[in-house]
Amino acid sequence: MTEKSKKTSIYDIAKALGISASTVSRALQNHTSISDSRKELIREKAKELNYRPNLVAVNLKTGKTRTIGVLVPNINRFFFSSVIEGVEDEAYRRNYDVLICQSKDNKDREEKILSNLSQGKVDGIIASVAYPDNNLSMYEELVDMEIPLVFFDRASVDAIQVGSVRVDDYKGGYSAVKHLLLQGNKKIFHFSGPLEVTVWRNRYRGWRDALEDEGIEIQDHWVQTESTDKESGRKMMRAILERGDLPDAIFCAGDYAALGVIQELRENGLRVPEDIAIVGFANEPIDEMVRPTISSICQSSFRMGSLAAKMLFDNLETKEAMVNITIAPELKVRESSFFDRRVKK
Amino acid sequence: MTEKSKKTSIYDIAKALGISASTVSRALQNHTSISDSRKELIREKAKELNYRPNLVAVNLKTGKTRTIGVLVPNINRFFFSSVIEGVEDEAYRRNYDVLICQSKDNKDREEKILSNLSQGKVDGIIASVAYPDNNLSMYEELVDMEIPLVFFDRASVDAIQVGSVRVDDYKGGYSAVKHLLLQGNKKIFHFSGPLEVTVWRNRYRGWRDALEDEGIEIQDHWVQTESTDKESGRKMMRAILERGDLPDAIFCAGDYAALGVIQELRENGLRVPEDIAIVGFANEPIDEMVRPTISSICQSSFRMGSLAAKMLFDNLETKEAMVNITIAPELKVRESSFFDRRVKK
DNA sequence: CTGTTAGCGCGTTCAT
DNA sequence: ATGAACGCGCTAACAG
Repeated sequence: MTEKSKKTSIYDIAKALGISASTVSRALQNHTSISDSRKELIREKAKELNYRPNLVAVNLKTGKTRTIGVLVPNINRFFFSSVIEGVEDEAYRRNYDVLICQSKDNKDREEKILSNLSQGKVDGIIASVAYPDNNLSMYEELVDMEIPLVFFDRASVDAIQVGSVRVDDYKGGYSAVKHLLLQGNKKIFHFSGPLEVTVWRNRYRGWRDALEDEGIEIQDHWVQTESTDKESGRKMMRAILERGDLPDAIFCAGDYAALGVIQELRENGLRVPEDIAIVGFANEPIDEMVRPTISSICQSSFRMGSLAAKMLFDNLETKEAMVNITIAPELKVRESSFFDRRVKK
Repeated sequence: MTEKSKKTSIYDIAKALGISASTVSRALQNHTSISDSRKELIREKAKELNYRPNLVAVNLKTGKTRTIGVLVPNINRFFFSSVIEGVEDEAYRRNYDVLICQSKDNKDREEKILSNLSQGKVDGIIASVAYPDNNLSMYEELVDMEIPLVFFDRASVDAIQVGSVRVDDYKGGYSAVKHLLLQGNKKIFHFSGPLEVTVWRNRYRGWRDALEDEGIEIQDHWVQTESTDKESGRKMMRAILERGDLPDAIFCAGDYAALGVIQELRENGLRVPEDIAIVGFANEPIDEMVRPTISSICQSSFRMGSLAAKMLFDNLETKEAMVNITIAPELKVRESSFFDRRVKK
């Protein structure tokens, strides 16, 4: 019996039943035009022969893959994996598959990936642009090819006509600083990444405007834009410590950087938030563990993912228009984390 | 010019050049049998018409998709996203795409996903089995269908002939406890998840044997197997606190659970590790932030991912045999984290 | 209700 | 070196 048979196709089961392949195809798709008795017969035979539809053939025929591509800088970072979780959840619900790619914030790699993604394996793409995000020409090509595209988090969308889901970074920065001001802080520094990058620039503007609205004069060294990883956080803090001009508080545009800052401060005998308050743009887990004073949190990254996915799927299926969604950042305030409690003992 | 043209195919560029499609196909594949002049001509025309190969058609023709499926319980957990990062890196290097799926530790969902994955969209699968992992029949079907399969982390592999990459959980448990014993702890509890699950069972055995080798008599309530999420950690610790019989140390089989345990202890005025030492199977970030006394760490989860991917790709491309790799867990010892330092002030 | 036919876009003999 | 023809597995007219 084991005739070295490759794979059973609808043709095989048609032959076995002495009927045509199209009848089999229709039966398996539950067409109304097939009698129930035959449907049953065909399904049984299909099971017997252990038939598995070949989705690649279906894709080729229909021109749809029911697959979307997701491009992120790095899967491993909590923010992105949360977004992907949201995307995958929505995709699973609607019977789509998710192809995943990492740009590693490398423009060459990003380009190769986008080129690959434009070769028909996906129906649409959800992407967070690699840094620096000021040149979107590769994405414009996708738009020209009429591949539906949704940005999330990164990339200014003003220049390109696609969907997007983003946090209101300006507002986040502004309200974080406002909060610090209300607590009596005046000298509020800003740690961030390169200001060419849209998100950093917007958070920077929020910070700046909040201070200026208060009539506080900003000095150059108040702004450090090394990067937003933890090591950079330490570095930026170290630079300030060496300079000797300490702030009342710091608005830290990246969550991992905030960790580095805290660590550096503590190793130098400074307490957070007693000596220097920190506010960061934080994601949940870090937030929960070492939450500084408060965090203006990127409204559930999971939700960003499902929003982006919904938009893309709706566009794919009902040609619903792409839109630009801005999520207001939620300001979470915690007077102390369980770690802070230990200090007070 | 914008003739509402769908997509340019090799046929279009053949027609434009007055040659046959097969020549175009060969030229684009850089066949030696095509003169360089023609190749150049064809490539130019291809670029001019903005030709993009249709990978779906290639897949159908060749029977290979150059795509692998990765099934994990949840993308969002650091351990898994790290593994996926490793997989994706290796895949990118070798020009494969990665399809990603989450079982959410739900057997129904897992089954649907595996069924979907067996319909020709992927050449092979890397999976971490959903809990409980004691029934692998769905995976056996994949093996029957000759879809290459590699397990990582979860699932006992004794029963099924596939590749695997796993941490030596028994050894990890044993050496963690050994370490605690050397520090003078005797009464060492064990917090974990259901012992039907392979990894928990193995860590449990390591813990048990280490204690028995020392002649220490284990009591039932020393073992709590609620689950390994943070909330369960708190719950298990609370149960012990209510009972009033406190341990010298706890070997906590899950990293998130360890966090909950620490939190619960601290809220009850107990210090870690001064009053009760904790050892956990931890991943890096948690590790770094609240590392208890020591952690027996799952040797780079990133590396697990690339190992699994390499094995799969080698099998796919050169029919290299699948093997079972066991990684020895690395015992990282840290006397104190930067948070502990604050206590000592 | 069902069978026949024709592609989807490409790679690949088999001729030339 | 190149072209004609076939088929991967399936769906979708078009006929009956």
